[in-house]
Amino acid sequence: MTDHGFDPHDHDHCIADALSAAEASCAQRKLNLTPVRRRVLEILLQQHKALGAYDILGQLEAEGLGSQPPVAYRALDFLVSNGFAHKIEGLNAYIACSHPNATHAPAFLICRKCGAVQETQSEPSKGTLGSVARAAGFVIESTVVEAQGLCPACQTGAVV
Amino acid sequence: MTDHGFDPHDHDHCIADALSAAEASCAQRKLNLTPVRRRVLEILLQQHKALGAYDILGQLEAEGLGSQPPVAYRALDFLVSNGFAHKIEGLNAYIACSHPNATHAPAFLICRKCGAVQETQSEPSKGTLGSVARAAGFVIESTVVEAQGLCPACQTGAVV
DNA sequence: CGCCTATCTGATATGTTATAACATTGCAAA
DNA sequence: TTTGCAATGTTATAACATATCAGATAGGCG
Repeated sequence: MTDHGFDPHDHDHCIADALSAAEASCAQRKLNLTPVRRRVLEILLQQHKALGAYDILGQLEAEGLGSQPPVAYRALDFLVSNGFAHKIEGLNAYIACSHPNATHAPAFLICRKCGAVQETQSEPSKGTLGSVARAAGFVIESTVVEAQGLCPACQTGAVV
Repeated sequence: MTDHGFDPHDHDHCIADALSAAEASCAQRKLNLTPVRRRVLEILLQQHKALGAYDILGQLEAEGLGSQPPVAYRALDFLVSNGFAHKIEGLNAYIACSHPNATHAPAFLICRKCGAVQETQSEPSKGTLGSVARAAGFVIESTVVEAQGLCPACQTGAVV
């Protein structure tokens, strides 16, 4: 699996891969991928887009898996804490991780028109930010790197 | 004025400078720095920290400048749109701009302990993100770059 | 087996952040 | 003077997130 948020691809395969990878990872790390957690990951994997917690909750509710906000937030918390999903701060929304297992300093390209998101890796310690931090004596613990713009498909004519 | 979010400095001077710079800039660009807008900028300038919209609203209310959310959000919107302030997405909070006039691709170092924020400039087109975007055919319009961690003053012993 | 403990889930309520929608004011140009 | 426009006022609600406490379930261990 490579970066392909904006490209057509075999998405079912993509989902199945990610799910089994998550299962394996949980087994190995003695994490409990409960039905709700697993289902939330699956919902997130359905698309290369970010979903709001209440979108997810809506789906869970329709399936009888819980109807109150904490149900969704707990599952998201588990997935984010353990690297299976990320929060997109600029959207207050969540997305499945495209690089499980990778050491995590994710960065995102977010299309403002169609909402597609492509995940990539950033290198916090390199680049301007790292230098400034070092110069200031600031210790970076985590980073938020998100770019908004237009994906290839949405650039044709579309200024809106 | 240079980067100095984490250093002691003549803060009154810092505020006065920024305010008059904003006034000049508004005059030149035919922007209307109304009392509410000016006051919100002033409130933000009081500290090198990010403030929530409702913190600001509380102050406005105490001063008789408005009491409903849109009052604060409109003023913040004006300030952010015109480059006098920034939103810190990771905190859902707002901060005065430290580099008015500069072409804006701001980046932030945010201390998770004391809340101090230092603004610097990022270079979106350079670095990993830029390359990935170019390779994917993605057009970047704006970026969110924020690092969370510990400022020099908060590193002593403090793991919490 | 039976109990303890940790973890997860259920449920209610509430807190926090942000915007929609519509009405009004005040000033300035036509 | 009327028309237009930018800014405000006002009400209500949407959207996002967490605190808290009670109940269920599963493994470890006597």
